[in-house]
Amino acid sequence: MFAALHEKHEHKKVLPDLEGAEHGVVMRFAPNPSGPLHIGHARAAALNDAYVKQYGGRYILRIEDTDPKRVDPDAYEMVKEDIEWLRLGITETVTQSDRLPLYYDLCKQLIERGGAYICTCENEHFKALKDAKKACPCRDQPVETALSLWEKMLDGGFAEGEASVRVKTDLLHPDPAMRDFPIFRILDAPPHPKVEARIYPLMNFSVVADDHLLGVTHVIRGKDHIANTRRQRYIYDHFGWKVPVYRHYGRMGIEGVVLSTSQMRLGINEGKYTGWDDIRLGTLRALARRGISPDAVKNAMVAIGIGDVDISFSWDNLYAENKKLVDPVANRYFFVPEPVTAVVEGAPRRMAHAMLHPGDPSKGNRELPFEGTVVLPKSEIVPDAAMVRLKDLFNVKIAWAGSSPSFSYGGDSLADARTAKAHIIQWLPARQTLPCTLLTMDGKMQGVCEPAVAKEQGKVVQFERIGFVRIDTVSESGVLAYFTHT
RNA sequence: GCUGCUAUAGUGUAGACCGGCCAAUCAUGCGAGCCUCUCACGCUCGCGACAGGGGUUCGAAUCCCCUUAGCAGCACCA
Repeated sequence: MFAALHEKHEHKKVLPDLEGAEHGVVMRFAPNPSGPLHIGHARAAALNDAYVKQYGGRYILRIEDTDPKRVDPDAYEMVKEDIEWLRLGITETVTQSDRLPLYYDLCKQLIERGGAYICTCENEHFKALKDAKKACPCRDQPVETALSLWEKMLDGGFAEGEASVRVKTDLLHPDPAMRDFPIFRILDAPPHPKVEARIYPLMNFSVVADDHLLGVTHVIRGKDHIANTRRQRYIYDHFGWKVPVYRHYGRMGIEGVVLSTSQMRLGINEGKYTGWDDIRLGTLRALARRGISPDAVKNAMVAIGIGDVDISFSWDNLYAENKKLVDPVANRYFFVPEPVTAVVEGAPRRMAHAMLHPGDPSKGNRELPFEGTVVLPKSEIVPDAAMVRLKDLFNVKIAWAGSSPSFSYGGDSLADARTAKAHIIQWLPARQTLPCTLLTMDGKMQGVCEPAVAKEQGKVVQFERIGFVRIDTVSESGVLAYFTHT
């Protein structure tokens, strides 16, 4: 048994080593507060988290809210909740909108070093020059001029779009994206929900500033940032700062759920979705509602790893991870879909003892009294079924008079049921049922479940022969449950 | 178009840097069976891949080239 445990440990997926991480790491998860976190975010969050746990160090949550157009005031709280749900090992949190003065100061320093200039060219004009590998007139401005223009910018001397700060890079760089990219812009509207400002750093600048200021040593992010990494290197070089180690993982295609924040928001506003946790959405709160455990999400993401190849996310693999966690602890209950009432003739009244968990007898039993009338799943009452076995109770013979079945006691012998190839089915005493609606990804199932299910609100249980479900709400009208997986 | 990255079974992943121990790992999936008063769990067996083509080499999944395919970026978004 010890060997078995050891074996299992050996097979535990380990992430590839990170260069220069031997003495600990400082990593960060840097979401944009535009909505709740979804599975895509979970990959970055989990990968960084796993590395910080592996090597030890600090894990910074950095809220990147430097674009007021992409800030949803409610998202700050949602992101925080989602991260708590994921149980990330966050050691500190910073919000970029709190740090504007820091960026302004660093920008001034960059200008003083001759690494940046204030560009007042019209956008189209600059683009044309850039594409032709030519410098714009502003590029040659003396440092003093640049500094005073920067002051003017900060003092409101320019209207939106009239000026921006650009980094001096290499105008001959074969990739036009590298050539003198902008690092600050002016924005009058919309107002930022957290701070009064109109000069905003662009991501490439604030990221470098913060990564340096916070001592970030390793960055794991999607490969959509590869070009940004190259751009950011110019800023590091201007300052003479040490560059972190980067890893870029590939694109992850996720099917079956909606991930686009704007699409989700639109759908919610139109009433198409019930909210951010609508199970058709790919948000973490939707997964939570469906009964997916945060550890399953993290494990699945670590198993996917940091490969730079594009992959397609597998729900099967996530469900498998979740099942490993949930199966050992989920209580078992009967749920009878499309219940059919059956009076069983000639059967003795008795109490059925069904285990709450077959793998853990210490959890005890559910007591289900048989009083003559039961409900059975409609799908099991078919003409070619001459006998069924009510699980933990007894056998029932089915006789057909035309299209109407009648039920009679078929003995207690399990062996008889086996010989007759009778299905062992779930059932409920007719007088002890709780209406239950089971919501699945593609519809709903109506049925009845054991009244004791009401005590499991918020938990994942297994409806025998159906699958794992999360008991969402319990009200006077019954139970609402979400299907997790088989 | 330009710049760059990548290509292992249905899916994910190991092996690739330092060619031979790889007739290719593990997980998941699927199939068969065992176990079982759940169609779950567990166990056993099986299925299934080095994108294609050249080259280097005694020897290539691993190195080089080409082709094909996919992806990312080329924003005053992150």
